[in-house]
Amino acid sequence: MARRRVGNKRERIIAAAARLFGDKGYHNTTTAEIAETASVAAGTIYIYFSSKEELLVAVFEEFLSTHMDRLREGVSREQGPEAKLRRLLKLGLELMENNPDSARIFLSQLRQSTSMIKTVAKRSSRAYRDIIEGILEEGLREGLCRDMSTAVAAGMLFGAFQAVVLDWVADDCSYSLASYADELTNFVLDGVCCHGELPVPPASS
Amino acid sequence: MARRRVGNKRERIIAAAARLFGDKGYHNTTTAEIAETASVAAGTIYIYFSSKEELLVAVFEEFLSTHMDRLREGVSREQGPEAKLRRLLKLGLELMENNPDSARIFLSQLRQSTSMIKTVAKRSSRAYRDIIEGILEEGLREGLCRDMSTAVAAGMLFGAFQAVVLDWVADDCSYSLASYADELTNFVLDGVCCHGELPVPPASS
Amino acid sequence: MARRRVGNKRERIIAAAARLFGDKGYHNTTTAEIAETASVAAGTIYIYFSSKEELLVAVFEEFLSTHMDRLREGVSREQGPEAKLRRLLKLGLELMENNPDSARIFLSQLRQSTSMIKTVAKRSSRAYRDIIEGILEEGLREGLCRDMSTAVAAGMLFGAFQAVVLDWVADDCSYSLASYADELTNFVLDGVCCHGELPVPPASS
Amino acid sequence: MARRRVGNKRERIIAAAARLFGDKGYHNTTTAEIAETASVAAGTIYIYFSSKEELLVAVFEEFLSTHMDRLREGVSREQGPEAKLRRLLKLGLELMENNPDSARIFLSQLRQSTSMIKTVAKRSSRAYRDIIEGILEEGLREGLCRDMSTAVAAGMLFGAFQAVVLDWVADDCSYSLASYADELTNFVLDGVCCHGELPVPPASS
DNA sequence: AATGAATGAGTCTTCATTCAT
DNA sequence: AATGAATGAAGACTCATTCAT
Repeated sequence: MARRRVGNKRERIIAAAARLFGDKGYHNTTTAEIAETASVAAGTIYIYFSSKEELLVAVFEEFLSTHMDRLREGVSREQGPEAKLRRLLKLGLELMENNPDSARIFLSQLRQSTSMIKTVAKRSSRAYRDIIEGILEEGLREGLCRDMSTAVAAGMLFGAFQAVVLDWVADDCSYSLASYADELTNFVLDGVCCHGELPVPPASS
Repeated sequence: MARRRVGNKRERIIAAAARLFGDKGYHNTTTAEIAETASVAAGTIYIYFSSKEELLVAVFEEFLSTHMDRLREGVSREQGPEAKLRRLLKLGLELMENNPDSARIFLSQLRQSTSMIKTVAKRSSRAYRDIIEGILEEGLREGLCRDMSTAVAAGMLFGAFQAVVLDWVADDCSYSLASYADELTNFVLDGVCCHGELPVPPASS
Repeated sequence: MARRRVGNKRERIIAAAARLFGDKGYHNTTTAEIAETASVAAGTIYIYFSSKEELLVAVFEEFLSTHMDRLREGVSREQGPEAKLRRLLKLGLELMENNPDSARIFLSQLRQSTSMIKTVAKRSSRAYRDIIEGILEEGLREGLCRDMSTAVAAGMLFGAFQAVVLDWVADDCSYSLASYADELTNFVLDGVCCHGELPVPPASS
Repeated sequence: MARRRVGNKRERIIAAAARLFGDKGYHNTTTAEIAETASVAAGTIYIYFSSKEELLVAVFEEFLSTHMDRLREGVSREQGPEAKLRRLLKLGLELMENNPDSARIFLSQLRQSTSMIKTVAKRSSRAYRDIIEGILEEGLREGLCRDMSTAVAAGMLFGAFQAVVLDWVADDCSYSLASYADELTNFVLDGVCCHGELPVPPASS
């Protein structure tokens, strides 16, 4: 009863493109397929997006904005840098697990061209890393982190995060990604914390 | 004096493809361009490679095998897990810095399609990670590493490594990548070492 | 104060189409552009015209009818074939100069397809030539013209007229077209008059 | 036995395009049709021409160069400006009659866009008019022509020529164009000659 | 082995036209 | 009458791949 109603066409197109780009890759997806999957005419895509590439960007921005909002909100509810980092990684993995197509786009499609790496991919990675950096700086101020460049550390931490997700994608998303949250957290906590003072991670779920 | 003669055509094609794939991306490079850059006829490519995609794979295998040989050799010359890890990361960054095109292919072009992620990208990442894992296991045996899944840790460590390289690529390779070796090493050493026993990293160059 | 209100939509569409067709050519003008220029909705065009091509015809008919009325009126005010011809050419060039877009349509857009040449272009050229022919026949009756086919002569005279206008268009309408009136008149008068009796053209402005 | 042999593909494409452009107009002809008519693959067109528009230009240049060579040669064989002009017009009409498609392209397709009018159409018209102007200047030197701007006169003369051809095209090329040669010649001779000295045109065929 | 002209399937994109509101 | 979102057929152009020489 809902379907095919109102001006949800833009959303339908984005959803269809997300599914197909994630599944088959940007270049192996035709605009005709996207239109069909979205149940719109081929030309309709071009009412909402000026080109196929702009659609890819839109697909990702869509994912990123809701994704980031949730991450920030989740993090802000925690007290202290460690709990925040723990929450961030857990939440990040959960969001990826619930949006495998977006995850795939995030990890590969956005790197099609050098120009895209320099713009969209860079921006999205920056969003993620800004959150991380904020936490690390807090840890630094509180004496919980060892002395380091928070920017570089955030980058590497984010790299570890991506590696976990890419492995999962390369394995057909066949296992539960969230179960790696603890392992990931421990790894990165150890990589950034002051030793000795390192708080024993509570055996959280 | 040698160039352009003899049957080095296969190598010339691979070199041309490496440069172009790295520069403009796999999909934005035509076989005609590759042929021209390699100074061979368009059809000649198909004498040595059955398809454009197979050429991409070959380009990468070429890079990977020489790359890995050097890494293994460099690592084997070091004594003890920490020194080995330190050497591995330093050498890895150096190799990337000297082959920016291959680095780009490594980080993005190999992820064009899910199938490629599952085969080539996975295999190449495995090669890297096997080396890392070997080192971590040695550290575990010697009691230098904390208890952990060496496989997962190797993956995350490799992720951090990739993040550093991707940042560099996204910044037009405009700075010296190797200068990040120490920062990276410290990060990953802390992430895998037993605390307290953590050897102070010598202020190596 | 009137603009944009009432049912002058048809006129607005014709005016917009005239400007755009003349400027960019029929095929390079989209109905969407016409609608926007005319400040009407895309669909509104099809309330007044059944197709884009019919709109082109309408644009031209509009121009032609007012154009021809003025020509006929101007000519009728003159006495004698020579004065009439002189007036016709002068007035014709003036009208073209004041409607460069229509001039362009007249000279090129109407010749898009053979069918259009056979219908609209032919009809418009006939209108012009009928006036000329009438004058020539008058000259013939009065013994001022040499013996000839007035139809053919009218056609050629009209051709010379078009050539002058086309040159002007090809030169970006960068000079005053009307200044060529005398030269044109002399040429065609000489081409149709009896020699010897040829009245010396007064050095009219 | 000849067909489909050697590298006559470029010529076949030009011939096919000439026929189709002349027949249905540039915009109503698809590259697929051209390819089929020329018995080549769709992509082959783009080996020889970088775009459909460049093909149109090539079609016309082809026509123009052979056309002009013949005109010049024919004219140069005649003695005296009047005989030359007579020959030029007669030959010009004959060439048009034998290449009705090129004639159509000449008169209409080349005027599709303002830019084309300014480049190709202008150039082709210049070629024709240069020949005419040369003759008129000779007549001027010999005192056979009345005082006038040879450039403008040549333009108008050429306009009269075009008008005759356009009429013929608008009438489906249903009559013999060459039969109008005398009428045209008389018209233009009268338009440019000194009166009194005007040589009586021999009742040539 | 090598060439490079030729192929033709495949794709993005445009745009005249329609129609539910 | 008017709107403008939606349609979908159509078309120029690309390019991986083949094959006769």
